[in-house]
Amino acid sequence: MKIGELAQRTGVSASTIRYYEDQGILPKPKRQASGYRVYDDTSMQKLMLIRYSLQLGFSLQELQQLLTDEYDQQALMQSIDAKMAEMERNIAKLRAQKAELKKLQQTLSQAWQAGQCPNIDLG
Amino acid sequence: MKIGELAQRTGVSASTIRYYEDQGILPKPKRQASGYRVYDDTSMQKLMLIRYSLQLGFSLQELQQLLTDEYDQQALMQSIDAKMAEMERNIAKLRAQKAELKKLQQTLSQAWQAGQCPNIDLG
DNA sequence: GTTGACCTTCAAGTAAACTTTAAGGTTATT
DNA sequence: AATAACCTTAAAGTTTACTTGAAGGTCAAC
Repeated sequence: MKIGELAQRTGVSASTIRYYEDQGILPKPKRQASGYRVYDDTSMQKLMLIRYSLQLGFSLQELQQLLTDEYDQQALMQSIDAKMAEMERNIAKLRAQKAELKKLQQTLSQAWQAGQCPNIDLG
Repeated sequence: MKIGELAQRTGVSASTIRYYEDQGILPKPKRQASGYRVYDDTSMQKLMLIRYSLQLGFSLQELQQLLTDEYDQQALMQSIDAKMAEMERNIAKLRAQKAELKKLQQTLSQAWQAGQCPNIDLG
């Protein structure tokens, strides 16, 4: 199939597919005599694995490393562990921010009820 | 005080302070005859409020809107609610991703123990 | 009176993951 | 043979929050 069909079947735009190829994340496909890229089902599976991994929270750079370094079971498990730990940190940060916001909201609310206009004016 | 001192006292670099000014987030300060920016304690408080808000998860763009629109209690409360809801969505997403990763890890682990080499090869 | 530290503006660079544009070649259909 | 739909490359634009660089002005000290 040509790039347009692969794009349509995967929901990944043709320019994004070319971009992945440029970045060395999707292997270079064969070409027709005309120069058109030709993909098969394996290409499609690889592309879908890339998208799945992105969805799981890996960056293209991380994928590139996982793909270029020869990695073994252990290395892969460690990468996944590291990613999960990173997510946990992000979750903790978001929770803390949200708690701070809640506090701020309550502080403001009380101040307003007390008729004060707390100093949050930047103008 | 001049920009360097403000920078040092707040831990915000001089170029970042100028950037906030360019973006219309920090008001334009007075100038010396020489053209040097002159700040006072109020400027410093405003700068620190900006950094606090960024830390709470607001973007510069959001701050700009909160600063330029005349906002009232209700509008501010709604902005905070919206931000908290956004954070909640992000937390949920991270949790889901993490759970997916855990599942993947277990699947891989089992496959390996069964002597299979699951197809996660992109090369 | 010059050295060094500090200030000015404007423009461009950075990271991430793409998208858009420009200019042009190919293929299928009419 | 012309038109549309599709493909090619290379380069530049997008977003966010800055940082860096270039070229030059100012100020305090020696």
